[in-house]
Amino acid sequence: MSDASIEALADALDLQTVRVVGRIREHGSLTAAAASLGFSQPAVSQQLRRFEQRTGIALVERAGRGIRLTESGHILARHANAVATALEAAAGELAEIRGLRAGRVRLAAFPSASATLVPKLIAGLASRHPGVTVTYVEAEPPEAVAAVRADRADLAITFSYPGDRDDPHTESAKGLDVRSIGAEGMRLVLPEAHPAAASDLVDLSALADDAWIAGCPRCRGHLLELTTRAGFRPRIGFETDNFVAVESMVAQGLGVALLPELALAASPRHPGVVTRPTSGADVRSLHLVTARGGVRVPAVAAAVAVLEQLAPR
Amino acid sequence: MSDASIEALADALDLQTVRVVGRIREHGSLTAAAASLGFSQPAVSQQLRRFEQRTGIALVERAGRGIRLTESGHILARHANAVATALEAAAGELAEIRGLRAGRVRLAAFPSASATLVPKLIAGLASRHPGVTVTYVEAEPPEAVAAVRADRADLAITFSYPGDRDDPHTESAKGLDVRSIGAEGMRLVLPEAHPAAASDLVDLSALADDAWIAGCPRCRGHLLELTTRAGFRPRIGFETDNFVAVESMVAQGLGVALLPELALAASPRHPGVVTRPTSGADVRSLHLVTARGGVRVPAVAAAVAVLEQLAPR
DNA sequence: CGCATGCATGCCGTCGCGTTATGATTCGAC
DNA sequence: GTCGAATCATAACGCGACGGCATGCATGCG
Repeated sequence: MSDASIEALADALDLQTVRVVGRIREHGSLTAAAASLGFSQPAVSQQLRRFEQRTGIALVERAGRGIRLTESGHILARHANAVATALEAAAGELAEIRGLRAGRVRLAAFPSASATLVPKLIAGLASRHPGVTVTYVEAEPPEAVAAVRADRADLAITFSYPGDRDDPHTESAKGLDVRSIGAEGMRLVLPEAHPAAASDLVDLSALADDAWIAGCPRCRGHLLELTTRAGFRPRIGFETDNFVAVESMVAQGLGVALLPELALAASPRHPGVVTRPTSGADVRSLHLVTARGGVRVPAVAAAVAVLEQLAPR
Repeated sequence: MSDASIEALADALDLQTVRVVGRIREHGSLTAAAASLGFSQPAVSQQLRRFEQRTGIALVERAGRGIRLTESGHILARHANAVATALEAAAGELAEIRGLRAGRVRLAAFPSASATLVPKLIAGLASRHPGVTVTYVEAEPPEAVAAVRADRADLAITFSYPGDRDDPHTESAKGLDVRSIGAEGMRLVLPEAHPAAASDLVDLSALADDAWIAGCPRCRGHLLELTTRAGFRPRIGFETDNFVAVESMVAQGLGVALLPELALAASPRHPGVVTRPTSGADVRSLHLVTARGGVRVPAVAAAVAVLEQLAPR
């Protein structure tokens, strides 16, 4: 009963009334309080009347030609500070986030972006919005998308290639926002002595008999896709996610490989190794994945903006 | 600029949104939050949309078929507790006052009420509403009214007599609320040996040649009023506010006096003294004076109620 | 005894904020 | 794979809160 009474009262309490009473205590008069709030005098008068009408609690009483707070009025005015303080604290934090003086971006990106896109993003974001913090985890596209879905990340940088069964555009990112930020070319990695290295543009079919060094499962899928289109099935000698290791193997003559530009850009060329574009100008496309509506978070939007500027092509 | 931004945001913050976000954090879903607030689901949905629309701050984002809080949403939810707590504290105190489990009455009353009406009021109020505290100052009617006017008292008990120039009904209590709570008879105080003491009802004119003992200025005014009407001008031998002293003087044969019932009720009769009603059935009336609208304060209203029950006649 | 001050009241237009009904996704289950 | 349940978004609508303006009334002052 007492509880219900308090709850009903708390529901009937509105910020306007609290503010008005606070100002009345400060200024002593209803008219001055109205002016300080930017309202007309009748507005404040009616506000108090409505409050009394629906709660049965009088906050002011006439005193000569002015007014003064009742006991209840004084109590509410005393609490007005606490409410206003709590509210302004919240407003302050929100304003910082909106103004990008604070905020957080949890980023997930595929490994070959770690040494190229990601550092540039973090640096660019830090210079534009020093208050924004970035956390980063390396994750292959499927895991990165899963991280966004599970609210373990705010933004995922992913890639896909034409014909990809796990293309982020389609099924696996359902319910998420995906935007493309360009594409990166695929490069063949050959020993410099390899016959195909003689030409500037290499047709895949020229490498039908070579041994291949494959990367992550999806990269390997891409390779199979392209070679199938070129009319052969590649003989896969080794598999590794480590791009530097791939180059070493190629230099040792253990095989050839197909790597994306970003992966190659992460480190200087290994001696004895050259890269060539494919004759098909094959690319893989880059995407940003967020929760639906995720770009409405200012820090995320800022990161997206930087990335769109950074994107290849 | 940052300040203005925060202030604008604080103005845009409304309790509904804060409550809604708090509930969403508790319940995890918009529908559950709506139910726990007793609202329909679209109401909550629109509340959030309106907030985002006018502030540009998104609080929730879609996640699968449900939603989850954004960074800003989490921040607001975290502050929701502080706001709700401050508000409930205020509501709690107000509820206590409204329910008369707390409250205060600052009482001012004329001296002869101190020994009669006031103790009964305090006792009655204490038994009905133990949480209400009463403070009391003795003050003659003009001072008591001034105390109410200056917000040094919430309630004044005053008296007036017909023809009183300072009658609280009229000029001196302008702008205050006055309500009559009855009247008390005036009693002549005579030595038991006085010839007039032989009859049950005494005509004032029978005392035209006696010496009189006068009380406070207004009591003296009343006496002059009545004797003038009776056709004589009283010879005033002594003046004192002390009612017990008056009786002693009367007993010593120093004169006669006219005292109100309340003053006489405060103490047992002095030996050798008798009281008699006047033939004119003269009375003085009792009043309660509050600030305009003062009875809307629950504790004051309770005191008034007790006093109206206690009033003579 | 006017005049300025301060609050209350009446009237009115707008819009915030609920409602119900309905649509669009998404997830799980058979 | 498809159907059904769950969840949120949107549309259409009504009411009342909440402003403003004009005006009246009481009070205090010169």
